Amino acid sequence: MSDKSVQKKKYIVETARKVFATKGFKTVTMKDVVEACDISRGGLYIYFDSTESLFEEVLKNELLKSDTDVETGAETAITNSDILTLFFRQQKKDILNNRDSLIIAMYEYCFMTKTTGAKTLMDKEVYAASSFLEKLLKAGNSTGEFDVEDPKKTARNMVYVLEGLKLLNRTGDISEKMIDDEFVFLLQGILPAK
Amino acid sequence: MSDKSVQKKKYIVETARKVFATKGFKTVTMKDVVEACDISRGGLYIYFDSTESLFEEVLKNELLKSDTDVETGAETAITNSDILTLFFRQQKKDILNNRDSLIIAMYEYCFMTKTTGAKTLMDKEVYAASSFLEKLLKAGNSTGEFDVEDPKKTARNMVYVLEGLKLLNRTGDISEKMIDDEFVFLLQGILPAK
Amino acid sequence: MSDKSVQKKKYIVETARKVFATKGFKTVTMKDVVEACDISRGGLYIYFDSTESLFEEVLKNELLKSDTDVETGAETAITNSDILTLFFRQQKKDILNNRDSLIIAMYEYCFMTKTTGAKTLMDKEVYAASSFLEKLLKAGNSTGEFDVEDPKKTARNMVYVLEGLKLLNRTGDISEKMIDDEFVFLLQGILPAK
Amino acid sequence: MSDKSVQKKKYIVETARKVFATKGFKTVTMKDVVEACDISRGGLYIYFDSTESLFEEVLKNELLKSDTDVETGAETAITNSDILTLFFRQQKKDILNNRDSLIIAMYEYCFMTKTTGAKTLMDKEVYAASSFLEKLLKAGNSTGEFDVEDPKKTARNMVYVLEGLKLLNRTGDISEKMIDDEFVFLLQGILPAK
DNA sequence: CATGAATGAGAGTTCATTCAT
DNA sequence: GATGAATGAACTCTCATTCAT
Repeated sequence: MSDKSVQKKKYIVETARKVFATKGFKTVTMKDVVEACDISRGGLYIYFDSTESLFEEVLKNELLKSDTDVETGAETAITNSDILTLFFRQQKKDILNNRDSLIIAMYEYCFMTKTTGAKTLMDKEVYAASSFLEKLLKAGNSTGEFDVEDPKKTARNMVYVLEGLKLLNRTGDISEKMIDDEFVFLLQGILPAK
Repeated sequence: MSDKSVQKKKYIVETARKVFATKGFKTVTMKDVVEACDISRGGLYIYFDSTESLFEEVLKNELLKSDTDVETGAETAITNSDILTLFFRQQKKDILNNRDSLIIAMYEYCFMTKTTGAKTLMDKEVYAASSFLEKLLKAGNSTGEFDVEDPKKTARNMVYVLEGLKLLNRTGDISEKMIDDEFVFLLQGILPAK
Repeated sequence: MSDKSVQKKKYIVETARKVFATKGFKTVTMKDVVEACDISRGGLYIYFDSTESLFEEVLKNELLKSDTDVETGAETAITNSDILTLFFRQQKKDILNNRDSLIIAMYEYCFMTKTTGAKTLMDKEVYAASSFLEKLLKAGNSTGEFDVEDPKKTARNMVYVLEGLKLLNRTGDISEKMIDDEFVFLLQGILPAK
Repeated sequence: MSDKSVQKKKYIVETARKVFATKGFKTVTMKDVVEACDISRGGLYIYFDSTESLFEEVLKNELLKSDTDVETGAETAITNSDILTLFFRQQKKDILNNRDSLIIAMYEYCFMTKTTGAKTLMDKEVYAASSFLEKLLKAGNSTGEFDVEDPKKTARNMVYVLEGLKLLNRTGDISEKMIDDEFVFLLQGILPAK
């Protein structure tokens, strides 16, 4: 693929991302993408032959970005407690961010592709977050910052809570305060008793 | 509306329920419903003029049923701890039940109707569950079964966890064991320290 | 199917016949038929979901007609020789008739559907013509009109010739005289030597 | 045209031949050819600007080959009877050969191009075969091998039969035995009465 | 009320053809 | 010459919705 093609593909993926963020997955048509990109009908098919394949590419891109985000964040923080706070703050942004988020599209995509490798995708994310938190909790345990009996299960619990909040913000009303309250609640559960 | 009409409407709603349970919300067409009900195209439009209005009716029906379920269950249990266990058991069924559940359809429906009153629906459910748990925890506190500092927040936390599990089972792999583990985790958090 | 539907289906089949006679089979699109019938895109799909199924219906109709033609002709002729002449005359019309004939469409259709039951169709026609001629030759033998050693093989031979002429008129130039000459040739082959 | 170009054109024609032999004429697209040849879309257009012009080139090539075939065969045979048998044997191969043959493509091409000079092509072939047979029959007459009253008409008749058989094998079921039988029938018609 | 034929808008998809590189 | 991305026309097919019966 020529350099120009690579650029164009990238342009399509980025433009499509906006479309998916706005409309979710299921109702996005190739026509929507064509119009958003202002290219010809046939032109899009050169690069992607369905919204599925296009969305998969969008997700790939997305994961790369988020990986980077995590790393960057982690480098500048100091204590485990700080890292956790940072993580929660990031999650809060994710939870509240409706306009720019692929979450709904991703949910819809996952609902559709029950059998295929799509599940793996969410699983991976969950696993990554869970592992990250587990390590953090363990590290915090050893520094005395936290007092967590079963870091693995606590991490899991946190992931469930985060996922629940994320969903509920798309299906109902979750205020910023509610998220803050919940994070405080989670923190209290892991801080050492005085 | 004549008696016959009422019957027919009921029949349509019940049949449509199966369709929504199978296909979710977004991809269900009026045609799907017409075929599942084996009625005429025009006939369906007499009762419902869109999948939205039809699904709303399906949901109304559903809520009535689930209310009844809870009451029934509650009557036969004894201690607050029993009730909670019962509640968790019921939730587990909901979480794992893929075939017969409207959850995906409901999520999809909620995703679509960001602005409208649809959100209220999920909010109501969440509020109901949250209140129920709160009362339960308080009651348990007073009997000494539980030792919960802030029943409201703990109830909220549980609701988030449940919602997270429900979602993750649709988008990824949640095993029965993982649910059990999590319930044990939640219980340990509210039992009085020895 | 209502009476009106039957009428409409019939109308479509008859109109489509003209289209196939003009354009052959392969290049006929559903759009062509829709335009020829002056009905809506979706309207055609109520009755036929592909040019294949439509053409099959056209052919069914056609066979009914041609059967009738043969009978009618046969009833008014007297000697076997007359019948044969009549048959040849009819065949000549078929061979030369380009505008109104489904032959090309049928060939194209058969070429495409090598495996399916389409072949049977041509086979049937060939078999029918062959049997008809065989009987005629035998009958002529017994009246002394003809002197044919092997009626079956002679009949077969005639069928091949007819098919060859039919084809060659579509792919090259076969003049009326060439057909007449050939028919004379065939007749000379079966008349008793003086 | 450079030497390289000539080679490439030849390569395209030969590759396209296979495509036409497989798919007939009408459904072959420029894209099919491009893919079969593994060249660029634009590259093909340098040499041919339509499937028509490409197919015409394929046919030209084909005729050269078949001419050669006939000559070669003729040189090694001895009696006129032998030559005829050889000719029939060759024709039988043509009739039965489905995979590697351009016959269907040629028919389709001729059907389409009713007006243009394409018909001449089939006419030429027919004329060639007819002349060839006529000469053969005359030669056989003079050696006493055959006893044919009107060689021209008999030759014509044979050509029609051959064409009929060729077609019927593509549209219906013609067994090898049926061809053999017919050839025996034709031979009996021209052998001198004992 | 109920039916189901009919319409027409719109999505998906494929290719012939062009053209900048 | 050669490439292959790009365009846009054309075709297939599906449904929401209407309406005469």
